Amino acid sequence: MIKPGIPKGTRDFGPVVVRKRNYIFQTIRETFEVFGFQPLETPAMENLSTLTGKYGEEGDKLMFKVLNNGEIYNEAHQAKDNKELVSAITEKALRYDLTIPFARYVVMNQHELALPFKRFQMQPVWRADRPQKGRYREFYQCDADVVGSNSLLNEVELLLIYDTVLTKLGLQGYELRINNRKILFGLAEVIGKTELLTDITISIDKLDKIGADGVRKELQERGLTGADIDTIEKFLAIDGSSEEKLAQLKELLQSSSTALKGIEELSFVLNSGYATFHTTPIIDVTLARGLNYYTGMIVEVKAPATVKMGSIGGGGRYDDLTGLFGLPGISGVGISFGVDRIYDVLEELKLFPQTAQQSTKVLFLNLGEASSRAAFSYMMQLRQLGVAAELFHEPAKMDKQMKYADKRAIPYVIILGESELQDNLVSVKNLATGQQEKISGAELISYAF
RNA sequence: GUGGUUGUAGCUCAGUUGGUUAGAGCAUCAGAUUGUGGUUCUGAGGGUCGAGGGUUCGAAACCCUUCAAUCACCCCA
Repeated sequence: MIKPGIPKGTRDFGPVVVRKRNYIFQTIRETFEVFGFQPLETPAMENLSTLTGKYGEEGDKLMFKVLNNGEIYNEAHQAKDNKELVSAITEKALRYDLTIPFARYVVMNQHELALPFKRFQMQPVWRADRPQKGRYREFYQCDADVVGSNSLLNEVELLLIYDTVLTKLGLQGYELRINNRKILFGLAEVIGKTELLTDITISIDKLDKIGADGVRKELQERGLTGADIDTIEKFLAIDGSSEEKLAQLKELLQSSSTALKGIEELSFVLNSGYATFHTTPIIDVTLARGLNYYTGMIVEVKAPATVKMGSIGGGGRYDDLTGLFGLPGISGVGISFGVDRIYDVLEELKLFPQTAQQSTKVLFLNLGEASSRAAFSYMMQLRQLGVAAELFHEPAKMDKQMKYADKRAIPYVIILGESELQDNLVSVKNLATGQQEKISGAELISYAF
């Protein structure tokens, strides 16, 4: 006998959990749809060449590769090192995110697509990471992206999507943090070390985790001089209202035209006058985000501080994503929801509504042949009206059947016993209130369950 | 990839410097209750103490190995 189990970092979702997850998916999908985005699905596997090199060195390591079928033994033995081995025996990999497959799709279908193309996609992605709290090896992303438009109005709309969805889900106290890669690039430019852009951003991104001293130490290790670090610390010290932050940025980075462009973009997104938010986006100059392809606005959604979950979503603008696949000059901007983390947050804050947890509304008790025949007929009528109903599978003691309804959280039980059958009535019991009433068959059909 | 913590009933966990037959709560099943659940009472079933090896008269406990879970770092949703 083999011991049943599932791979590390993957999960089964039972009925109750699936319902709650669907509630999140539905909320996100509805919002994407009303904002004018169109659905897209891509395969679980992509060609390895499509994915490698797009997520940095770390990303390549965390990619799940799919072993080729057939005779690979000889090929494997010709490989001289690990890298050759991988390319000899694998040519496919599981999807690592939804953005790169989307870019691939856009390039492949560029002639059929009406630009700007707005698509949403809700599918699982896989990462060979070591699992921990809020981190899984298989998890869902819900992405909305616009390609083929440089308008900053897209940024505004995408922020509004975050605002709309999270408000609908009843979440409060989250933060919508935005920044602009051009500003970070400008900082590196002012220091005169654009080649260290990634090192700088990775370090300052950790400010709230390791503190100012920690950042200073790490910057030193990454090859920044004392003068460089002074400039960076001035940058990190930027504080105040959005207007004040923008003014300070302008002052500090005035010698970089790229930075000024980024500041202007950030300013537009915040002050366009097009939108009002439930939760106002805030400028976070330390926000860097991992994926290297971002070039403009970047955004990250931080879960309410009380739940210690970190990021529940993120996104940004990437000017030349499709260029990697031979279609240069097309700009994209997108956002992503991390459904699995949002689930954990809603669960912890007890924000799932009752309606997200209900399945069958009505259970007909099975009290013998005559009872079950009458019940079955009523049940089918209710089902035709869209009321989820079921009949207990076999005659059993009432006690047992009531317990079943209780455990399944079925709100109504219908009793068709001898006396009901005799009077041509049915007894409807509301399990939440304990109240019970006898009504006619016609009344049952129009009953407000 | 690096480091820490934890593995005892379906679940959450007790278990004395190593000492007789390994316990509790919850859950399950049966009964109290032959037309009424969620409360209560009574009873029952359920364990290779993660696995393998070692120390010992004796191991759930101590040592080694291994597997798994979990948390943190790196990185990320």
